[in-house]
Amino acid sequence: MKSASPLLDMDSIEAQILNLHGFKITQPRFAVLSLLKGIVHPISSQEICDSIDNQVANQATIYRIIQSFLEAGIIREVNLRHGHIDYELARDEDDHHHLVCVSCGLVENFEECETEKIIKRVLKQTKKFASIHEHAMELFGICKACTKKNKKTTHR
Amino acid sequence: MKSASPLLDMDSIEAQILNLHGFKITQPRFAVLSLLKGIVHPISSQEICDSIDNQVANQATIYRIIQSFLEAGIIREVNLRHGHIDYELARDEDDHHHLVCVSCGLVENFEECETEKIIKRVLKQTKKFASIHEHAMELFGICKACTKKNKKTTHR
DNA sequence: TTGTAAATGCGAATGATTCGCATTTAGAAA
DNA sequence: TTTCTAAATGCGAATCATTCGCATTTACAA
Repeated sequence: MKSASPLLDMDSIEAQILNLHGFKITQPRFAVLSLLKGIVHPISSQEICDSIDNQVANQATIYRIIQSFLEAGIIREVNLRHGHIDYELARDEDDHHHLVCVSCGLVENFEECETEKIIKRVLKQTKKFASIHEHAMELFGICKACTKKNKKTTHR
Repeated sequence: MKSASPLLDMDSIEAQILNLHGFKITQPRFAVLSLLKGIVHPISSQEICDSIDNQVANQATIYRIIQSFLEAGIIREVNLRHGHIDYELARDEDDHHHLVCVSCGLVENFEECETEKIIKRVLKQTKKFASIHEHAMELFGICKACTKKNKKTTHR
């Protein structure tokens, strides 16, 4: 599914984010942000390329944008153990993590606050680190659908 | 640093792991396991290739081995936000996680048990998942060395 | 409206990863 | 020990994602 060329609404979230980080508001950047704003789970750079029409943004440009967004902290890398890196918007107001089915790849989000305690303790113990600003947490298991499926197939 | 061709000691940890998973004991597999056994922090597939002499294992073979070890659960993917996927031995007896400096890439391990509580709570809440067997946790911050370095350079 | 640094598009280059197939080999069976 | 065979490997070519260089376009400050 290719996203249609978005009109560059200067009051949109996308434009606000770009302004905030000192980026010029261009169609390619707008398209990448718009796409990431709409997804529920992280996606790969290839999925980003496939989802954005070449008329809207060239692939090389998309890769450059991903790189610069990463450095600016607008997006972050996520590891769902799918064999590649996925990306998601780094909304700093939320503290969500991922629950991944190692059998079918299903992803579910969950909220988590407990980690504050862990971070404090780790900071107390470490001799090399001064501060911690971000954390990632992924849980890997089997979803109910796959559990049911495997029961039928266990007699191999 | 290329690892010397290891003699295939049938009583070694490497051989035990291979036997356990029904893999034939070959020099390439032995070399990959031996390398991963010796590292403190996760490394990329390219680092694995660079560290193993071509006489000991061909690159294509190394990639095939990484793939099969992943599927067997002998190794796991780790995301240190270095732009690529790293790998480490999946010793199931340990529960270690990674503390990463986003400025210089320094990695430190830390032990963690608190997560059991979190997992129980998440399992209670989820409607889609039946079980959780593994978890990953990475903390991202700034190491003391970089903090000191940045203080000197902040006046740009 | 204009000027300019920044951003983009394009095509080529690169480099990691995969594939097909011929050859070798680990380990089971005789 | 020797034999046999599926499994594993090596090699070179092919593929595919990602990057690069450079000419052109464009956002936006003045």
